[in-house]
Amino acid sequence: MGLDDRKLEVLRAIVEDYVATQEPVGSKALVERHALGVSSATVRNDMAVLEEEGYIRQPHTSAGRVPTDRGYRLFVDRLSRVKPLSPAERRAIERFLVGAVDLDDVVHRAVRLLAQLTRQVAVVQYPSLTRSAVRHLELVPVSTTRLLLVMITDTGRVEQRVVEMPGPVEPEEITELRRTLNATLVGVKLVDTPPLVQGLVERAEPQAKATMSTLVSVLLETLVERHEERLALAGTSNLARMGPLDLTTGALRPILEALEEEVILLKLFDEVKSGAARVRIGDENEVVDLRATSVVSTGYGPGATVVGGMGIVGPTRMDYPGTIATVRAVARYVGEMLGH
Amino acid sequence: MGLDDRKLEVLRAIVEDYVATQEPVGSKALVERHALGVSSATVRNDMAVLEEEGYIRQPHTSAGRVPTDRGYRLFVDRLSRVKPLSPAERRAIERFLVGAVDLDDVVHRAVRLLAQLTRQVAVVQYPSLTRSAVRHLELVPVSTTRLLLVMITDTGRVEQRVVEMPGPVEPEEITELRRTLNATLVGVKLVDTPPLVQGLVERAEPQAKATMSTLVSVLLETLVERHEERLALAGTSNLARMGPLDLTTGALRPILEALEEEVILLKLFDEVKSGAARVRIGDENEVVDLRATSVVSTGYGPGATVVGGMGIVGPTRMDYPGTIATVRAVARYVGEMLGH
DNA sequence: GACTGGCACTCGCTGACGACGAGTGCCAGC
DNA sequence: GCTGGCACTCGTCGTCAGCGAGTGCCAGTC
Repeated sequence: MGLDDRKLEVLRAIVEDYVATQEPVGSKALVERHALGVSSATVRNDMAVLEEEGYIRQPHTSAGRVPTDRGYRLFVDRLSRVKPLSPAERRAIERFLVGAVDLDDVVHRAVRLLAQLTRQVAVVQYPSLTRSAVRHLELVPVSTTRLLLVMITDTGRVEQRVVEMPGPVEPEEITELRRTLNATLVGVKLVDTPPLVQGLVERAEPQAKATMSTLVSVLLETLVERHEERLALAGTSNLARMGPLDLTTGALRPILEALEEEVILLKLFDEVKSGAARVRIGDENEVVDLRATSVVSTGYGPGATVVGGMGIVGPTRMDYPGTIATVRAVARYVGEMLGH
Repeated sequence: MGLDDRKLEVLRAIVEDYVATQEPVGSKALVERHALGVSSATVRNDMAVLEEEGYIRQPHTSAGRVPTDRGYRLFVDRLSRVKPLSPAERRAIERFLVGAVDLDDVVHRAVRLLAQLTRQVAVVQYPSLTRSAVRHLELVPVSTTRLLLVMITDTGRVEQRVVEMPGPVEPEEITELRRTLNATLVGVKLVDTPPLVQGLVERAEPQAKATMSTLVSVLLETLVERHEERLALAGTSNLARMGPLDLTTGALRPILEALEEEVILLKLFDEVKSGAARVRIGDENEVVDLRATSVVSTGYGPGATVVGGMGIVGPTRMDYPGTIATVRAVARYVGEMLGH
């Protein structure tokens, strides 16, 4: 595939114009708006090649060209430079995130900020349980046979579960349980807890074995099995801007549906193990319902560790350089905030 | 306004047909589908009157009639009988709600259930803080000068805040603070706490006054000022069904936007003080962006007390009897669950 | 007086048709 | 290898006529 520099330049011009105008772009308009130094006829020849290679296509015979998913991919990989954020944007991010009172607030602010800046649908995953450590465990009696188990992690997240005990539990017993649990688990990463927790039952006093074992099974559930993560979502209304084109086709439904399925959204962050931004364009998405969209995602966390993912979902026709820069910047700031 | 029985019957038929078909209904179709016992000409005369009174209108001259907001209001108030839920629906509700592990889960399940059954957008308010009582307060040291304050309410809700202390705090001091706080506040309704909390500072030992006062100010914030309530939302994708009519006009945007504003949604539950369902049709909504929709809302809670609201937002063209019945039923079941 | 059948009229919808124009592909020439 | 030119395609837009659902009104009937 002989794509010389000019052809690439033509592709870039097409992507940029199409993103800006949302209309198929023709050869004449291209040479007018960009200093390509050649005539429209030449551009047409280049376009024919680009189309043959699958980077652009015509919605109808004899109408302008539109980038394909493959075209966007090439654009993102080789043709776009990272667009640095304007100072105003940086300030906006800082001002918006500073003043968050707790973890919930940070996540909420981050997701709204992201939606606002990119004008797309934003998704932020709460700091993952499995990647953080236990800060404190608390047991609160609710009734004689019921305890409320509260776990606080070092990312500030709080999980609670009601535990139905096999029999009445004495206050001193609770104190003792609390002491043991905290002594064993505080400071331990959640991923590393299961073996320790198992050991608790074995080492328990005979008469406390039943109690401890009940507690432990719930604890395990909370710690590990229930890594059903939480998500925050914002900017859904931006979908309505996705272009009346797609809107009339009713293609909006499946996207909205996908956005409601937490399980689906979590998949977007499955592989974000680093702070590098990942871009999935159209067909590249594993989630079928999101094949009409592009997803820009990245991991975030204090320092170099990643405790969660965040990103945006938008039309394939999006301003990739700007969006990527924004997602990265917000992720970096949120990461800093988590490091207190 | 002389609306005799038959005219009311005609109105009901129009509402029912329009809701079912989503198309303006004409006089001929009406007499065919409903046993009105009169000719289409008579129905036309009745329609003319109904239109004059503002209950129905014609989208265009010489097209069928469509109910107005006023027409729906009359229908809801006087013409619709409550539609009892089918046993299948009852079972679905029970099965779906049973098995919820904690408060978060109950709310989540409830909102999804509601969205699914009504096929509209569902909103559930988390049990209000102000209307519940303190079950337990916990202080966890985070660093030498920072404490994590965790409050657990009797509805199972957990609130936490990091408190920046004026100086280092000793472990014994924390134990003492914890004891005092719990002794004073456990079992007290949140609304009644402020005076008690104030008293805490006054009665504190002189050397602990600074510490206590810092704690108290945060406590007050958490208890009262911050009654920014939380919400759960589901079924947004159902909006896409609101009819391609409204969809093409782009009227979807403002609705999606309104649904993203928690402040706006909370207004929907401002006045739900009882378990009775409230219906706001079109223009009756105070929220301007929701004037194109109808809102069915109700309060819920254990027994007769109301700790929160839930409801749905949908097109004015909705199945009111069915929707009202569903909302009420779900609210009742959730209320029961909260009573453990 | 209330209802009905009949009829003329309105008006949105659909499809056909032609003019227009943006955009293309191709070719001969520089 | 690039360019100007030209024929061609095809989607869009406006016009226009035909269709049909639905109405309002009126004279007639019970």
